[in-house]
Amino acid sequence: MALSHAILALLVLRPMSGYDLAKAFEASVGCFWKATHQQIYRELGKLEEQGWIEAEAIAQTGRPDKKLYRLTGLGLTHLTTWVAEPCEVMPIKEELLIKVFVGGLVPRPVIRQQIEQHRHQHQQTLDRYQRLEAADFSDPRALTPGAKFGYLTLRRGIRYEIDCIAWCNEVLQTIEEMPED
Amino acid sequence: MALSHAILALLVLRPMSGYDLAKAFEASVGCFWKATHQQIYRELGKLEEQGWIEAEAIAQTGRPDKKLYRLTGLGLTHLTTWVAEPCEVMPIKEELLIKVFVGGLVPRPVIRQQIEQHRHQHQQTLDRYQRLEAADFSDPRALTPGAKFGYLTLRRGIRYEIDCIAWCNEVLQTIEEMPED
DNA sequence: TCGCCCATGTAATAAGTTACATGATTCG
DNA sequence: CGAATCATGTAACTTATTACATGGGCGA
Repeated sequence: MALSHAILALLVLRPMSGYDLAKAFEASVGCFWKATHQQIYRELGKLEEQGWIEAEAIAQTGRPDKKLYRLTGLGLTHLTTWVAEPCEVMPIKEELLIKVFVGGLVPRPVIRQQIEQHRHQHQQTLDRYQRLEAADFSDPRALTPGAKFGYLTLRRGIRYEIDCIAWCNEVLQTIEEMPED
Repeated sequence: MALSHAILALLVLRPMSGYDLAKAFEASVGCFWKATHQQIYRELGKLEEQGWIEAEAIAQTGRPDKKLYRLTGLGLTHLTTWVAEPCEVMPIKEELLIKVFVGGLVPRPVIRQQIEQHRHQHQQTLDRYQRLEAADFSDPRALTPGAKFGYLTLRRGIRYEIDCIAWCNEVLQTIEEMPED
C-alpha cells in the first residue's frame, strides 16, 4: 500500500499528471521508492475511487490531453494519519548478495567483475544525487522546514550509495587477498 | 526469479526441508533476502519440476514427516551460470522515507518518534548480526574461501544497519535544530 | 494447559513486471 | 527521417502477502 502513499506524498507538492508522477519518481523520490508508469496509472484510478485525489481534464493543443490530479482534503487527512502509524523496517533484497554468497563456486574473476560493475552503477547514482544536492540544497541551513525533509531523504540516498561503494571495495580487497584456485 | 536462486544457494550448503529453508532465510540469508514459508514451498515445487532440486521423503516418528531437498547437478550448473550473468542494482523501498518526505505536514514529535523507533529496530538487527559475527567469523583470516563469501554478505548487513542508525541520528539532530512550529 | 516447535500446505488478494498499443510534436 | 518527449492506457503474467488449516510432542 505504500505506493499509494508515495503518490499522495508527491501530490502534496503540486497537482500532477500520471506522466509527471512517473518522472518525479525517477527524479526525486527515486532514492527510496520506484514505480513504472503502468503501476502509477492503475494506482491513480484506485486513489480517485477512494476520494483521496481528484482529476481535472486539461485539453492541450499540440500534445495529448492530460489529467491533472490533485490531493483532496480527505487525501491529505489520510496521508497525515498514515504518517503517524508505526511501520516496519523494510528488508533489503539484493540479488548481488546471493551471487556473493555462493562466490566460492565460481572463478574469482566472475565475482570481481560483478562487483566492479555494481560499484560503477552505484558511483553513477551517487554522482547524480550529488548533482541534485549541489543544485537544490547547496545551503542546507537556508531551507524551509518542508524542503529540509526532502533534503534528509536525499541524504539517505547519498549515504546508501557511499556505503555500497565502500562495501564493494571491501569485497574486492578480500578476493584479491585470497589464494589462487 | 531471484527467490529461486536464493533457495538454490542455501541448498548448496546442505540438503534442507522447506521448514529448514524458512529458518535459514531468517538466520543467515536474511540480511539480503527474505521469504515466508508459503513462498518457499511454492517455489520448491517449481524448482523440483525443472529438475534443479530433488526431494527425498523422510519418515519421522514423534514429529511430522518431511521432504529433504537437495541440489541436482543440473541445479548447480544453472546456479553457477546465473552467477556469471550481469544483474541490476536493486532499488531501495523504504516506507519510512515517504513519511520523512512529508515530515513538514505533521508535528515534529511524530517524525521524531518514528525515527527513534526505527533506530531501535536497526540497533537490534545490528546486535544480532554482530553476535553472528562473533560466533561464526571471529577470525576472518582463518576462514575457508567459501565461508569468506558468507562473511562478506554479513558484513554488508552490518554496514547497512550502522549506516541506517547514523542517518537516523542525522535526522534527529536536524529536527531538533528546527524552529518550533 | 498454554504456547512453542516441528512440518506442510491451500486460497485469496495485493503488488509488481513485461509486453502491447496509440499518436502528435519537436529537435537534431 | 529518425529518435525522443509528451501522454495515456490494457492485458497477461509473475511475485509476494495474508489468512486459513492441521496436528502431535514437549517444556514451564
